[in-house]
Amino acid sequence: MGEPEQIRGASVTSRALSVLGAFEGSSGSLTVARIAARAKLPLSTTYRMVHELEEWGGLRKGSDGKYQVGFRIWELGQLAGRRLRDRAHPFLQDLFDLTHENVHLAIREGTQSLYVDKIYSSRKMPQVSRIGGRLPLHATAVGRVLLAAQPDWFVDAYLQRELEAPTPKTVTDPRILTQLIADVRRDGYSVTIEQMRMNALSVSLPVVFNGQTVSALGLVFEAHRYREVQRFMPQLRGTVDRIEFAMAGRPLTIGE
Amino acid sequence: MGEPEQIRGASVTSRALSVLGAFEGSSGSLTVARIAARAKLPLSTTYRMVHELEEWGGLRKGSDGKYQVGFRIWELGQLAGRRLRDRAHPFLQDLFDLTHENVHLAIREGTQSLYVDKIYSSRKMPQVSRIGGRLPLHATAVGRVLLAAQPDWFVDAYLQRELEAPTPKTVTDPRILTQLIADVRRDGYSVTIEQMRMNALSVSLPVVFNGQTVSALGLVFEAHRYREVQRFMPQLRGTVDRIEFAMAGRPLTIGE
DNA sequence: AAGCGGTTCTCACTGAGTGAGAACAGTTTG
DNA sequence: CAAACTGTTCTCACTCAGTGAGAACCGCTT
Repeated sequence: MGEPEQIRGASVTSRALSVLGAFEGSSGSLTVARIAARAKLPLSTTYRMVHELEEWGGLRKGSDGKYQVGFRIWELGQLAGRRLRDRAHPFLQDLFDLTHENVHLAIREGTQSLYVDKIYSSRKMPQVSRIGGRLPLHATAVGRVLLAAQPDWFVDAYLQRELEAPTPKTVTDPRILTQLIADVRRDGYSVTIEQMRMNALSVSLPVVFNGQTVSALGLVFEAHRYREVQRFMPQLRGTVDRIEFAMAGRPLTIGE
Repeated sequence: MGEPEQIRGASVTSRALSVLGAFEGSSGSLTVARIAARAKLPLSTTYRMVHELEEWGGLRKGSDGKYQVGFRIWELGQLAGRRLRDRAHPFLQDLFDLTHENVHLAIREGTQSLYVDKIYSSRKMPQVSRIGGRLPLHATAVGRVLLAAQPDWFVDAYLQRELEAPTPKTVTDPRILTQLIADVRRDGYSVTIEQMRMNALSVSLPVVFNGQTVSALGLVFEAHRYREVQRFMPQLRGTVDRIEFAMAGRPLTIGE
């Protein structure tokens, strides 16, 4: 006779994780009440969870009383995918030194590309991607490279969904995209123009490890400079080679 | 009559967090058994926790069957202290462009400095600090700047503890360090030579926001180039000014 | 074939987690 | 200045989710 319209999977752990999940997407600080609303948990439960997480260092209470993600989570996060990030980073920086264009490194997570590293300085074009941010696979060069590395059934399934069009020029027609993906597979690189943001162009190459595309290296600059793509190709190629070589080397990590 | 020699604070949440905590310090991958040992939890409990965390995306099962921290934690971590990192980063990159020396940004967490950002390329000296890594406050320039920003009672308490000496030249005498901290407060910057690693020198300035030292900007290069410190000072100063100005600006974050 | 280190799963028991609700605090409103 | 909000903190009796010993299982090494 009650209304058990609550959430199903209600393990304690999942509740605690929901509290953390409440911060995803919502940049910055949240009040306990807002966390409760987002996590779809009762207020008192949320309150308890939040405190336990705070004590551990997973959340931090700001001066305004709102909560933020704490540095312990950040530190822990640094351990994720460390091999790729540590090995690749110095070469991304070298590439930036050479080109002074925005450099990206992204992996595929589900149906999105996740930007795991990025080099940029202050005098640059407005940013769409963010370290730790996600973008759709069909509308960026890195995304297309990552998509092209997936088996056909995955690509087809992806293209069958409703595809967002961040700019008027974004290609969303599955037939055309299928062809473009085939081109990427043939050429070994991808170039997209004004697919994610007007006046932006991106080039990308796959980083291959053990025969698998593990990530995509990308460069972004102004669309009107499209002639320069060729100029950058050897440098991109060289950077990928270095990263691949570094990845193959013995693990740096000692102990455990 | 039993032996309740188990761990005290045994809330479910704390157990789940212990599982995550097991990865701290232990770089890379762990088996379930090892996680259990590190977290001091029974095997079956650990097993359950690990699976729940895996399902959520907090842990990831590697091809070797071992577990690693997952990208969801990493993404979440990107939200921690984002304001400082986002605002400061472009200027750190500018500083690196100018100097091509290792650039650091650190905050204080407890009795250690936590490196929240770092710019370096492939042709550089061996690294001691790591993004997400911690170092003691008394043995680096950034550390001393952060320590100098604390009230006397904190400094005294810190210096009273047993201080590690990573190199033979590391100063650990509380009396001398007290004087050095006083110097930092007077001068507004800190220079340390071979305190953390032989042949390494570091310079650091505080980044002040709302009258509080929120972090320390640092430059590291070879000890024998100590004459160049003066050369870099204006550039460091300028970078700090820019960061402070950017921090003061309106929040970029929209919504929630 | 016996031993080892690891994983996966079951199940009866029980204490840790639950969440409605009350008290409290700060701020906006007429 | 009282009333209405919005949010936080805390209590407590009930009960259901979490527990962990232990067994089965797996894939190696010797």
